Amino acid sequence: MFQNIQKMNDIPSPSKKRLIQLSQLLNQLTSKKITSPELQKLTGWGEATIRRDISHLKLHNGASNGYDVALLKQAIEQKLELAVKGQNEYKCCIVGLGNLGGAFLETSLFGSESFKLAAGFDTNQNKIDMLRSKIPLYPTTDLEKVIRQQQIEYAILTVSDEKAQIMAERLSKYGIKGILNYTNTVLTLPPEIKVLNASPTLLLQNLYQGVSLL
Amino acid sequence: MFQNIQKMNDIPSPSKKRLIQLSQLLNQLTSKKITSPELQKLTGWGEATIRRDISHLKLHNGASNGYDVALLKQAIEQKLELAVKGQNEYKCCIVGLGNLGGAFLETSLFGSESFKLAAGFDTNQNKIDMLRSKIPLYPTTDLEKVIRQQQIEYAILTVSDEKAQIMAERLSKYGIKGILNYTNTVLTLPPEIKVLNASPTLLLQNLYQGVSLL
DNA sequence: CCTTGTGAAGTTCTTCACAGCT
DNA sequence: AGCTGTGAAGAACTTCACAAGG
Repeated sequence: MFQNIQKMNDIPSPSKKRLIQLSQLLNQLTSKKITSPELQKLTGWGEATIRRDISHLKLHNGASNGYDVALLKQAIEQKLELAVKGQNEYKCCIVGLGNLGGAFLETSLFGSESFKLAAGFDTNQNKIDMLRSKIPLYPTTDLEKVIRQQQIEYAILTVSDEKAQIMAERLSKYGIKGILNYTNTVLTLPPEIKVLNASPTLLLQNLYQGVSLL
Repeated sequence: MFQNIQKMNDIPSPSKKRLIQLSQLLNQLTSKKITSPELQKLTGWGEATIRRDISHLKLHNGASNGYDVALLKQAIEQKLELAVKGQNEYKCCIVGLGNLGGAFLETSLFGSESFKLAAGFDTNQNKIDMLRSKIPLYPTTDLEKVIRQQQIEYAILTVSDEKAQIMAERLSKYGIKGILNYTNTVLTLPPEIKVLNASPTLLLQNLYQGVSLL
């Protein structure tokens, strides 16, 4: 009974996933208005599904001749608490500065908004000295200190498979809320820590199975 | 009526996603047997869900005192057509050898099985000459020729956001079946081409929302 | 006992179909 | 005419609960 009241404001996970992608898609649009049949063409999702997703935003600005692109994008960002320039910038860090971790230091990879790279870590001091980066780099011994001081909430894990579990445990102890796991190790952590496994192999296997992942 | 016969052998998408991760998890196990309550502890999934997932494999080897780890892993790989060493090695290529694409050339990133990196492409001949890689690298002008000759089925797209759509269209014309899209561009392609969006921003946003993505 | 495997119930998500608006 | 938004139906997935096995 009361859980229903809670749920009334809650957007179902599948809808969230689509809305996140929709928000990205809207950036690419040049027209001012867009309709659900047009979005169906662009995304492949059913038009009824798209309308249902958008209806969760309680926008009611869609009138009856399509959605206003700018308004729609804004509504998604607000409802999902995705960053609205400057606001809601969640701090994250990269743990492990090998080839992959080093590549992620390229901030251009991150769409301008939402997440801000605040630090990079590696056990190897040589790597830290060699990498020239706009983002401050620290030895792993400073992990706890930097995370707590800077209030970093999310971590991108790009260490070796062998070190993954132990580093993940440290991160979760230091107050990290979520880990984007690029290693091939399946992490076992307390349930309050969000984990998203994103190793290339896993993603390719999901791609092969044709599951939408998102 | 006939679609039901089809479905009887078909595993639901959510089960597939979990089975793929389960297969990875099984590699990390040292014990010979494992039970569904134990798997629940390791994964956080409900034990009934785990049993239902596994039941789709029609193994019936689980007896009543847990699953045989090796047998279970083998059954998943066979049923999902994940690579069984040597067999079922799906060829893939990397398109765009910037920082990220370059990092993926590190074959160690790819779990030994399933997918084989067969080629890398970049428009910039200098990059091709500079990168030392075990994987053969080609200029983008050779894209069609190499994909067709080598029968490459999957592509990892790591070009700039601006070039993403046009390269994806070329890839789909040349017979690629699926694209792992690391760019921030939402691709619009014929429905028979599988696409999995995996840009860091998108993954972080999904992580933040606590949606399992996989 | 503690297991697995599975009908059946329960829940969540998608799709249909149409009233209402422009 | 073509659109949105939404009850209601339908499909898909998860969880319960228990029979059967070691």
